[in-house]
Amino acid sequence: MPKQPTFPPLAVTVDLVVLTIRADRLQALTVRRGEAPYEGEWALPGGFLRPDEDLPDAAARELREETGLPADGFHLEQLASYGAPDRDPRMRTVTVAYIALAADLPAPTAGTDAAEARWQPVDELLDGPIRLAFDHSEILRDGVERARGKLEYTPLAAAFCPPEFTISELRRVYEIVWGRTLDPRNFHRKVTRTAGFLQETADTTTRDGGRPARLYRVGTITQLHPPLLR
Amino acid sequence: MPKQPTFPPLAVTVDLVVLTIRADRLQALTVRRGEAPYEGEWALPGGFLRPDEDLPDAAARELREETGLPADGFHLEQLASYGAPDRDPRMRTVTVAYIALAADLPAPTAGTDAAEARWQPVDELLDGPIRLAFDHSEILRDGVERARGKLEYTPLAAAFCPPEFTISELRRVYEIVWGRTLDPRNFHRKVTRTAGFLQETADTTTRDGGRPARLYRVGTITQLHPPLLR
DNA sequence: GCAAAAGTGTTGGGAGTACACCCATGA
DNA sequence: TCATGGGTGTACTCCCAACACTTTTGC
Repeated sequence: MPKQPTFPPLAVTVDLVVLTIRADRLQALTVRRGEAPYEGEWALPGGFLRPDEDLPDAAARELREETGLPADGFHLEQLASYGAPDRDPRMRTVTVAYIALAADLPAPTAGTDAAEARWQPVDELLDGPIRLAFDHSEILRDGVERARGKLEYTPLAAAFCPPEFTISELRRVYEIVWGRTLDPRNFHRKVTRTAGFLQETADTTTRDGGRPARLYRVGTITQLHPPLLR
Repeated sequence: MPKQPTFPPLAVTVDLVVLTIRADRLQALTVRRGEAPYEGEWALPGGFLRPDEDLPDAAARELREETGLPADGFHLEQLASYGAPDRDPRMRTVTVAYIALAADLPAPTAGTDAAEARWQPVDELLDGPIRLAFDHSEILRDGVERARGKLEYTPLAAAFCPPEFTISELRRVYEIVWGRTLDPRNFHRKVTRTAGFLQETADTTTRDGGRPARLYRVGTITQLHPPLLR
C-alpha cells in the first residue's frame, strides 16, 4: 500500500436489495427520496457507514431502520461494491450493496428517515418505466441475479418462507424467483432426498388446500449437493 | 440516504488476490511491506482508490503496477469488500478486493512501490506459519474459494492457461486448484462435449510429451451447462 | 362424491464413472 | 521397440424428467 494521499472527501454507504415474495411475485423494498438529488424518485434503502461500524453491522442497522423489524429474521449477505466517480452527484461515494431475503412481511413497512417505503415487483422495477435513483437499477439487477443463482446451490429459498413451511410453498418460491414451473412430484423427491436440506416436523397443514401437507423447517446444510438446476 | 455526516477521515483501497499456477501449484502474488504497519511482512498487493477512478480501473491499475504487465492478460473480477473498523491501525479503511487469474508469468514480478514481490503457494500462505498483514489472509482465503467455485460453472480455468492450450493442460488446472485428480479420458469428453467451451485450432503440440495433442483457445460461453462438479 | 393438493411408483433417456483399448509421437 | 500421453469405445450406474396412480383432506 503506498503512502496515503491527502483525503478528498469520500463517503462509504451501504445499500440494500431487500427481496421478498408478496402476492406471488418477487418484490423489492424501495423508498421514495425526500431530498435532492433524485428527490421524489424511488431508490434502494441505504445510508452512510458510521465511523466505528463494520460493514455487516451497517447493513443490519439499515435493514432494521428501514423495515422496523429485527435483522435476524433476514438472510443478509454482501452483494458487491459500486464506486463510479459520478454515481452520486453530491460527492465521491462508494457503496457496498447487501442483499436481504425475507418471508412475506407484515406491512408496507415505514422507514424511519425515508419519506415513504413500498414493496414493488422487481420485474416492474427492472423492465418497466420506473428508473431507480443513482445506479440502483444496476444494483437491483445484480441482486436479483445473485438470488436466482443462490437458489440453485444453497437452501436459501427457505429464507423466503415462514419458519415452518410445506414443500409446495418452497417450490413456489423457486417458481416465482426463476419464472418457470417445476414438477411438484419430482421437486418433492429432490428436496426430501437431499439430506440436511429440510428438517421434518410433526405437524401438517391444509392451508394450501387438499390433502394435509407435512411442515418442515430449514435443515443444517449450507450447500446443495447436487444443485437444483434452473 | 440520510443527510450526509461530517467526514471522519476514511479511505477506500483496492486489494488484489492475484492467482496463477507455477510449478504445479496454485500461487498468489504477495508483496513485502516497506513501511509500518506490518513493515517487513507479506501482504496482498493493493493501493488507494484515486479521486476520479472507478473501482475496476483502480484494480486494473494496481495490477499493472504490481506485475508490470498489461491488465488485459488477466481475468479480473470483484471479490468482496472488507471494512472492519480496526482492520488498518492507521485510519478507517474500507477495501474492495478483486481477484485476478493469470497464466504463468515471466518473472517473480517486481512491483513499482513494493519492496519486494513474490509468488507464494496459497496452501503455505493459508495453512503455514506465514500470516499476511491486515486481514489479507481472510481475503486470500475468500479469493481462493471463489476461484475454486468458479471453475465449476464457468470456463474460467482457461484464464490460468496460455492463449493456446491442450486439454491436458486445462485438466491440470482443475486438478491443482481443486486438489484432486480427474480421469483424463472423461475430462476430455466432458469439455469437448460442452458446446462453446473450447474452440479448436488447426495446431497440435507435443510439449507435454506423447502423442501430439490438439491445441484449443477459449470459446465464447461464460457459463458451463452442465457444470463440472468438484 | 368431487376437486385439490400430497406423496409414491415406474420408466426411459442422458450424463457420469471406470476402465479397456488403440493412436501418434520422441527417444 | 518402448514409454508417454492423446483420444475413443463401452458397460454400468445413477439421476432426472415425465407421468400414471394412490392418499387425504375440504366442501
